[in-house]
Amino acid sequence: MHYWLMKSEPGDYSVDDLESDGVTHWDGVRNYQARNLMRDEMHVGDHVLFYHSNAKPPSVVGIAEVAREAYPDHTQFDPKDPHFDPKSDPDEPRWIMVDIRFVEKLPRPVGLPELKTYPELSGMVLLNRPRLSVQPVTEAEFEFIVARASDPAPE
DNA sequence: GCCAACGTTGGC
DNA sequence: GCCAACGTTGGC
Repeated sequence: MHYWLMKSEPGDYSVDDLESDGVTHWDGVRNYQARNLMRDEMHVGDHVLFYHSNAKPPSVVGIAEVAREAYPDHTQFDPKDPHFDPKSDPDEPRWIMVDIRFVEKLPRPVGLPELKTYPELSGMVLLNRPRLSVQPVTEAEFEFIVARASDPAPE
């Protein structure tokens, strides 16, 4: 069992969108490191923290789970799609995606400024490695954040 | 809207 | 294979 954090801009695709869709394919990842993590490490049933980037404040807002393991991301072959990749060979697709299933919204969003205040999270990839849209979290980090979401919001 | 971090591209 | 130019992410 692995744990993950996946970023999405809420204007693009929010946790509410995921809730109404139930399951969605996580297309558009065009970063090799993120791709390799999804392709090699992500398994059905893995738990995912759903994170709103470019929000005020950026926040962990929900929980999802991996519903399907890596398969080709069809948007790479669509010239009209913003994620079109003319160099990707259909016989050997360069980019893959996974399916994510909605589990729950957190009782309250846990914002980035708050996350930074917890020594327990000082090693989080989120706080140390900018610009990685799919990233691993430890089980302890996952459980800690979910527990904080049941606490009252700090001042 | 700005810009720092950093990944990718392509000329050489 | 180096590295400058360029593009993107994402916090602020």
